[in-house]
Amino acid sequence: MQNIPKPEPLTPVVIRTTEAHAHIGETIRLQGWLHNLRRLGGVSFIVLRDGWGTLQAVTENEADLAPLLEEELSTETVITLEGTVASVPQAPGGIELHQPRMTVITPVREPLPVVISKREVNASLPSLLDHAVVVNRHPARRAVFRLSAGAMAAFRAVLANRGFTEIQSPKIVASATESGANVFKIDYFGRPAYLAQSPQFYKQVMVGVFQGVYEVAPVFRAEPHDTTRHINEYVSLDAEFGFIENHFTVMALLRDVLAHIFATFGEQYRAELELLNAKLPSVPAQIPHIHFAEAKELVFQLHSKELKGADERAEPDLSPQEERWLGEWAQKEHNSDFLFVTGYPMRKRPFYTHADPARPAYSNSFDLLFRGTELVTGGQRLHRYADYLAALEQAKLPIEPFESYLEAFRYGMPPHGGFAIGLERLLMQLLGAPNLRMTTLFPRDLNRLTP
RNA sequence: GGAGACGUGGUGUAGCGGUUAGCAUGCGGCCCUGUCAAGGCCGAGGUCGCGGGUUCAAAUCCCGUCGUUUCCGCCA
Repeated sequence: MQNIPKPEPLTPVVIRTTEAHAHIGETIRLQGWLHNLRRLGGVSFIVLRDGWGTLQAVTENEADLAPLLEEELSTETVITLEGTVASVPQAPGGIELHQPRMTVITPVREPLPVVISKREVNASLPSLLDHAVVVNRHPARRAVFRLSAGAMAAFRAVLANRGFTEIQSPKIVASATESGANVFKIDYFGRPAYLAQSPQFYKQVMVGVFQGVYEVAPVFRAEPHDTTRHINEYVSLDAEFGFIENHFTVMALLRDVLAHIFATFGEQYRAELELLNAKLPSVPAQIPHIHFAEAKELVFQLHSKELKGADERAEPDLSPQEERWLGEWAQKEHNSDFLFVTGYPMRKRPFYTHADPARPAYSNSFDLLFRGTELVTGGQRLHRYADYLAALEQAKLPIEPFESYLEAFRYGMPPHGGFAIGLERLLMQLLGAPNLRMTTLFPRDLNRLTP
């Protein structure tokens, strides 16, 4: 048998910047982007950023920078760095790379449109969004979207753990009529179709299959609204489940879901929260709740002088200002970042909403305010076939477009309900962002279709 | 859909009738052995969104237009 030559020592193993601390004294390889280069004359600092963090390499030998200097390469050049991990007190994070050997993978020769090597991104919202494909590389920007990923993962985990099943319902749908929200019309092989404004009908139907379901997916709203907290495509964290007593059963589940999401942030996303200077809310074991009618009265008592019209109390909805006031009140009165507003008037809710048996003008539904902004809508739905027929008639809606939806109720559905959390709103309120677009990866709004 | 505000080098801004259009950051050069939003000196980079008007003179005042943004409405 032939002698197999002993293999050359393997090149240093590629590790992440965030794992380098476990390799002190070893020679490692990093792959990433040139985040920053600081030349102080006799000593130079190379900051490499990879998908997880940054790590500093240091050299007193100008020749180590040759791959960059010879071609006048700029930041964001993609590089490999090999070197020895050293524990050095004055280095950021206490570790740095010594005797760095650099190779260039993809050279960059142009200055960036928006500087991302500083601690803060100094850009207006439009340029931030125009150049999102590179600005999202900034550690603070990507921390937002790492938290976003964390929220989705935690949402899935807590519901899966309770026996819920994940579904993906179609986003191309035939019927346009669910609530008042406008829908985007599309051409489906010559037939009209629409982008789904919510998974509402499908998640209800799937309660008949799995009892408890959840979905993480985009929803589309063709509303021409122009505010800091609305966009036309957003991620909805939906849940729906059967055999509930009423909307309070749903609210209890929602409370646990949110508690788990924020607990996960606290356990696994400390670095991101710190970078973004975010303060986690504590989720009370019992989130305070107030009935819509009482909330209206309360706002009137507290702020009647500031109300614009005399008929504010009669409005069947809460204005953004009223929601902010209620948020302040919840903070002051209950020391809570959250407040449930229950029992919205039936006429403001979609046809599948279950009425309050004791007060039929009001619904078994709720909104959850988080720091004064609506974060979640939910409630109990109708579950009897006859009730649906009556509700559609009341709403002056035709039966035909809803036939397959109604089929589920014809053949037995339990009392059920659910909720939908706006993912970007969750992040916006958690981080105190002034605009929802700051917590949306690539926002779609009235005048933004790219990137 | 309604109301308001803002468009000045790549980016963020000051200037608001006569300025060589200022500052910061980025970029280029030089100096600097522990930076970490590095620092110091020098330099390049702007027909002040566009069109019209007022004026001896417009980045600055007026009108229009395009773009952006904030609040409200609708919606979540």
